[in-house]
Amino acid sequence: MSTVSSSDWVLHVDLDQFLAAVEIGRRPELRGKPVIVGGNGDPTQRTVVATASYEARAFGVHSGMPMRIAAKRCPEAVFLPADNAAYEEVSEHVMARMRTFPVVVEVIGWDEAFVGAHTNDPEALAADIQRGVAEETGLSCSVGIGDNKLRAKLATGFGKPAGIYRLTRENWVAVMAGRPTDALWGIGPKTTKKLTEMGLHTVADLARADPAGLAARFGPAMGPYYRSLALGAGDTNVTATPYVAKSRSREVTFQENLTSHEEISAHIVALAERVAQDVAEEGRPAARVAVKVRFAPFFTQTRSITLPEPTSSAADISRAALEVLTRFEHNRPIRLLGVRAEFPPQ
DNA sequence: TCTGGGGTCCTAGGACCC
DNA sequence: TCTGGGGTCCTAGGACCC
Repeated sequence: MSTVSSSDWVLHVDLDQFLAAVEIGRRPELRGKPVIVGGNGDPTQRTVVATASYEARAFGVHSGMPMRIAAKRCPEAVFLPADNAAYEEVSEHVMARMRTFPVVVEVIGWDEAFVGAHTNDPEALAADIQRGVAEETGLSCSVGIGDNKLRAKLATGFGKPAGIYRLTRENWVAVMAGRPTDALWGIGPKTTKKLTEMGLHTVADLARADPAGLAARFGPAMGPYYRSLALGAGDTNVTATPYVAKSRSREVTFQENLTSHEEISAHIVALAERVAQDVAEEGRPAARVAVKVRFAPFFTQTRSITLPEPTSSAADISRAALEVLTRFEHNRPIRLLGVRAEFPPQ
């Protein structure tokens, strides 16, 4: 089997309420209850919801919501700390099971993959994958079937939970034309607002828009790209080629803001050393070091430097991070610090 | 209501070089 | 004096996604 497939079909497989489902899988007494996973499990912490079970979603709780708000909306929920090692292990089992089918699997997250397949019956394949994943892990997943990645990805949303949905050029207009532009994968709240200001509200509006006008507003690449999304255009290549990181980073939000220079420097060094460890494990030296500072109340800046030469040395990366740190104006309490190392292009 | 952590890609201005 | 054009690198920020 080839590792790249320009396939008849692109499937998008997405595990339902993944983190919550893993927790329920090992604590069956949680089944049917509102479960909220995120942070260290303390709902008063400065953090956000990673995954809410469908029962918790019924209270208006969703991923990315500040944990304190989630706790207000659903105080009776079971709050659990994120156990990344456990999710990674389950994810690997899911992906391995999918690779037992005659398909190409492109992993795009813990709980998501594109599957490229040559088949006359994509619905049957989708159902086989759902069955295989359930047998392997006890988890349910939804499967989108498309003629490219964009349509497959969007189709999954219409199949959730535990369903199968097909979205292709045949039904694209019927299904998508009247929906708001933020239904598209790659158009978020900011772009939606700008499009609305241009009088473009729906996918159909965007599909009919003038590419030159969009380029003037959003740039030469993004403007025309948004229109192509509205037309349903997307990549058809599914690849099993292993992911190669372009950068590695570590960051931390403090439960109480930092003001002391000694503490700030010490955290930067600790973060830089963790990043250096990640860089060393990649086996490639870093070419650039960036520092991120989020000041109170919520104002973020980044500064970065190109290293004299690529390095994996913790001492070099720490020194560079401390040097970059001096380029911030330190006049406000700090709620987050981060250090990122970038690998050279190619 | 008060906002994680880990990533990717695009934009745009200025520096610098030929 | 008043002002080329193109290309690449560096840097900061914006937006989005999982």
